[in-house]
Amino acid sequence: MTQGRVSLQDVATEASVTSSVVSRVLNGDSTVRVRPETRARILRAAEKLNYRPHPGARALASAQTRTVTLLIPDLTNPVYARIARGAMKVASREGYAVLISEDTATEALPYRQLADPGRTDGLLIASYRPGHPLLDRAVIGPLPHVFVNRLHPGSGRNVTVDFEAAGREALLRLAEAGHRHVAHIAGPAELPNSALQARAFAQAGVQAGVSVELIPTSLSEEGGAVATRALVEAESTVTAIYVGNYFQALGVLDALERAQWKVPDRVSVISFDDDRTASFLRPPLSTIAMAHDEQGEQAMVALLHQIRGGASQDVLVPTPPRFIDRGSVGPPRSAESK
Amino acid sequence: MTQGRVSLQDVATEASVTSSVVSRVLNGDSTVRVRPETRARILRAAEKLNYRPHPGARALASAQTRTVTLLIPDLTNPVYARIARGAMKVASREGYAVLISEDTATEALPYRQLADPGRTDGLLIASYRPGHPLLDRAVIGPLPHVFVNRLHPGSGRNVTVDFEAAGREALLRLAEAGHRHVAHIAGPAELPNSALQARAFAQAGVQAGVSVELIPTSLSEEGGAVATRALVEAESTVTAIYVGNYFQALGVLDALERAQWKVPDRVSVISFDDDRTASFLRPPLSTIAMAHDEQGEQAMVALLHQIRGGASQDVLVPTPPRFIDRGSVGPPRSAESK
DNA sequence: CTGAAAGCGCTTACAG
DNA sequence: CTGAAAGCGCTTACAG
Repeated sequence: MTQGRVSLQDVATEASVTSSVVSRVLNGDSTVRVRPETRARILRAAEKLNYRPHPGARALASAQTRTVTLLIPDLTNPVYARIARGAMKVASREGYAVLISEDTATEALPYRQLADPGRTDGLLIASYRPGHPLLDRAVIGPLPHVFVNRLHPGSGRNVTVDFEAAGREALLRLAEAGHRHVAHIAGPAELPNSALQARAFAQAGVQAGVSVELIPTSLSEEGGAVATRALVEAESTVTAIYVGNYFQALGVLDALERAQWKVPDRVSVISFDDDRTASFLRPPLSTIAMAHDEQGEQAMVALLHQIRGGASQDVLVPTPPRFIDRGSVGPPRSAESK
Repeated sequence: MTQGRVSLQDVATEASVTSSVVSRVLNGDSTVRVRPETRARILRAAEKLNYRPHPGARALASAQTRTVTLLIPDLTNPVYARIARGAMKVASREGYAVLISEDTATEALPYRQLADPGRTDGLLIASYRPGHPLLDRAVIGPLPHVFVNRLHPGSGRNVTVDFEAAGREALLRLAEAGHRHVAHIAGPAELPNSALQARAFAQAGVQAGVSVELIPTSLSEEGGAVATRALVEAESTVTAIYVGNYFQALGVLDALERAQWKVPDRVSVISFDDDRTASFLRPPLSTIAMAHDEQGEQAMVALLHQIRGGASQDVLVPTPPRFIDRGSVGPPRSAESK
C-alpha cells in the first residue's frame, strides 16, 4: 500500500507526465490540450493511487479554500437546523466543505478568526442582529457573505422566506373562517422579520375588513404566555390569534388552556413556522409552514455566486408559505363578542 | 491599511527579527530563548499588523489542520444538535475549527473526502450504525476518531451517556409509584443503545419484582404509535410504559389519547430524553433527561486527546440521568387489572 | 540558543 | 500547446 500522502507528483510519475498536466487535467482546465489516452492514463493513475489533493496546499497556491462558514445562533432551534441542512446540501454538491459555528458555543474562537480569509471563502450568517459583532464591516472585510433568515436591511445580501406573504396568508385564513377581530402576538418590533410580518398581517386586515391588535413580545414560550395572559385578563374580544413563532405558540396554547379558553371554540390559533411536534400538541396546531430548507439552499447558492465573482442581491425564497390545517382554526364563536 | 494578507515575514520585518523567531514565539515554543523586550516587540507587531496565520500554510508545513469534523445523522433532531453544540464549544475553546456534515445532506462530498487527512485532524462520528460506510477502516484509516451517542461496540472509542442507568432510573421511578407490570417500547434490538437500555430496564424489573414487557419498534412517532396500538388492542394489563425516545413518545401519547387510555390514570408514561416541548404536551410528559451537551463536550475532549497522541478509550458521561416529573407518571389504577 | 534554508503540495503565469 | 519553475506562507530539523 501507499504509505503517507499521495501527491500530485506521484500521480504524474505513475502516468508518465508532468505534475502541471495532471493538475490541469484533474481540475478540468479546458485550455489544456492532451490526447484522450493521456488523459485516461492520468485519471487511471489518480484513481489507482487514490489521489486526494491537499486542501491546504491548494488554498495556499490558489487563494481559494473551497470552504464556507455557517454562523448559526442556535442549532437546537429546528428552523436553523433546517437552514443549515439546506446550506450543507448545496455546499456538498458543489464540492465545498462547511465550517460551522454556533453563537452560544463560540468562546475562544472569535469571529475575526472564523472570518479569516485563508480559512474560508465566504460566510453564511444566520445570526445577524442589530449590534452583532459581525455587523462590523472591519471583521468581515471584503469576504463574500450572505445574511439568511434574519434580515440585515440595506445590506443587499439578504436571503429570506417571504415574511410578508406569511402574514397575509395567516390573515386570509382567519378572515376566511369568519374572524373579524384578531390579535397578532408578534416578535419585537426591532426585528425586521417580525416587523415585516406584522405589517403585512395588519395591512391585509385593513383590506379584508378585519380589525387587528398587535402585541409585540419576545420570541419565546414565555413571551407567548405573557402576551396571552394579557389578552385574557383584558377579557379581549378577539376571536383568533396569529402567533409570530413556534416557541411563542407553545406558550400561547399553554396559557389559553390555563385560562380555559378553548381552542378553537373560544379562540382560534395559528402559528408562523411549522414543527415536527405541531400535530402532537393539544389541540394540534395549525401553522404557516415556511421553506427553511430551501432558504438555506438559496442562501448557499447566493454565497457561492458571490464567491465566484457574481454580484450580491437580496433573494426571496419563491416557495409560498403553506397553511397546514390541524384544526386549531375554526369559526369565531358567534355570540357574546361583547 | 495593510493590503492583502499579512504574513509571518511582515511581522518579522516590523519587529526586526527573523520569521523563525516570530513563528516560535507566536506558537509558544518553549525552547526559544528571547529577551522579554524582543518578545513584547513581536507580540506588538503581530497585534499592530493584525497578523493571522494562514491555516493552509500551517497545515502544509506541520501536517496539522487544527480542524475537526463532525458527522451528524440528523441536525433537526435536538439530541444531535445538543451534541454538536457541546462538541463545538470545546473545539472552539481549544482553538479548533469545526467542519460539519449531515448524513442527509451529504451528496457529492463523500466520506472519504471528509475524512481526508490534510483536511481534518479527527472525526467525531455521531452517525455510526452497523453497515455504515464509515465503519470501513479503509476510509477512516489512521485518522483519530470517536463515536458519540451511537455505540460502536468493541471500538474502544465510544463516548455515550449512561443508557443503562437511564433504564434503571426509569424502572425505579415506575416501581416507586407502585407499578408491578410495565411495558418498554424500545428501539430496534440491533441498536446497542436501545439494547443496553432495554436490558437494564428489564434487569432492574427483575430485582424490583416488576414484570416487564419489551416491545422493540422503530425510533419514530409511527413506531411509538404502532407499538401502543398493539398494547391497546391486546387489552394489555400494563399500568405504565417506558418509551425509548422522544419521537416515539409523541406517537405513544397520541395513540393513547385516541384509544382513550388516560395518562396517568389508565397508564403512566415516561420517556427517555427530555425535549423543550415536553412540558407543552398534554399531558405534560415526564422524562429521563440526558446530558447530551456534556456528551458532545466529552466526545470532543476524547477526540482532541487522541489527536494529541493520547490513547483512545470508552467514556461514559458521568452526569446521571435526571428524572423530570411533569405528572405523566402516577400510581397504577388499583382495580380492574384483569 | 538562533538563523538560514529546505520543504510541505499545490497552481499558474511564463518562457519556450 | 506544454513543461520548468516560481511562489503561496508556514514549520522545523539542521548547521553554525
